[in-house]
Amino acid sequence: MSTTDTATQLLDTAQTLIQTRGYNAYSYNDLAEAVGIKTASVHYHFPSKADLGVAVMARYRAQLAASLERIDTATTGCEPKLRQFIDIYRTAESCGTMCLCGSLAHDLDTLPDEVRAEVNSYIEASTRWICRTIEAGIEQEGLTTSCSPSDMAATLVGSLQGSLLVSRAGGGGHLVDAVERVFLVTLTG
Amino acid sequence: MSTTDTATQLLDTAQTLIQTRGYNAYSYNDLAEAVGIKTASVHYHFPSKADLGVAVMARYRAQLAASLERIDTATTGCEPKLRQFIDIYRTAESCGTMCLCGSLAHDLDTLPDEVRAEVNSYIEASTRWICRTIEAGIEQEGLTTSCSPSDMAATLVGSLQGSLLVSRAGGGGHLVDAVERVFLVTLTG
DNA sequence: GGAAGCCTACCTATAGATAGGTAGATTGTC
DNA sequence: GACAATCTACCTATCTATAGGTAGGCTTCC
Repeated sequence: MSTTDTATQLLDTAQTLIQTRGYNAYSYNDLAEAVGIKTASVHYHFPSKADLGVAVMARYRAQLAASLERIDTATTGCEPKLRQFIDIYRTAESCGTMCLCGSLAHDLDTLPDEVRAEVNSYIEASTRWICRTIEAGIEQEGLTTSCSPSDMAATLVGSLQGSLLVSRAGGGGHLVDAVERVFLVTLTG
Repeated sequence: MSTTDTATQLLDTAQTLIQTRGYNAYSYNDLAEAVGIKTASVHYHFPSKADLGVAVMARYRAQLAASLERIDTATTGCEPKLRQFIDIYRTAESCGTMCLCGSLAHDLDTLPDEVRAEVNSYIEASTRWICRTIEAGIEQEGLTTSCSPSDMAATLVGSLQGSLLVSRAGGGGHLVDAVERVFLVTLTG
């Protein structure tokens, strides 16, 4: 009894399929079957696969921006903020999926240009926010780090993406927790 | 002037293509063109794509086993050993590729069973070795860790895989270095 | 009646895979 | 040493399934 409109259902399904199978292993046919329409009708909503890819990533990126803004307004302090950030990844881990962006990053060389640009923007937005947060921690809380804030940021994003990747392949169940512990130890105040 | 036999050339090409494009985005046609034969001849050497996948992974896994044994015989001490291990990933980073296993882990749900089994074995072999190495460090060198050795192991593998993923997508250039620094800080003796 | 949403019917390109065949080197046997 | 049998490494031609995509027609609802 799906009250959500078809376009949204398609976005949701596409996102799930990309996260679980990757961009090159899902088809308009998969989408059509999942939503209960024909492939031609999928093309009505999203003329090309690239259009759909951009739409999914744009929505995902907007969600990230909203989450980061929420953290910034509701939480103070570097470590608490980073904990909130890391928490975003726990959802994916518990579903056994990749982060949408991590999955697309893997397929980067095969993506349409517009989709690739979205992926780059997402990663940049993530790392820039972390970087700013750590820099603020250094200035305002006297934190010290084992390498530059921008390297720390990229490392955190990478570690989280990687832990999602590895926990799917039998690496264990609570790797995001472990990443959190390992990473925050290196931020000492 | 390729003196290497065709089967090896196919393995090499397949590995590169999987690392750069992913399992579902390379075809027998790509291989055939790269090596200079027809797709039917690729099937002669590797009857199915699954056979080829298994062969590539098996070779890769054997290389890992050899590397780990070399480290164990040539190096003593937990930290030096882990540094050597991490060094394996620098090669991939400098080529801008994923680790073969990391790339296949992403495509896990879409892989033939035999290939998936190889991927799982590789990850298990990696994490088990790291785990053993850290446990030895705790017993023999009195190291302390911020979480269990097995979690530390999975986290290190995840972080390295993730750093390869993210550095390809504009995250920066020396993330493996950063992972090394961040990770080894948490091993204190 | 006109737009939104979906349909049938089709197209082209490519995927992985198979059948059947060939040139040339290797081997076994008298 | 000659000759048949076999093997290796390719080939051409073809198959079936699926990919993404298009044109145009049928409802439904304001």
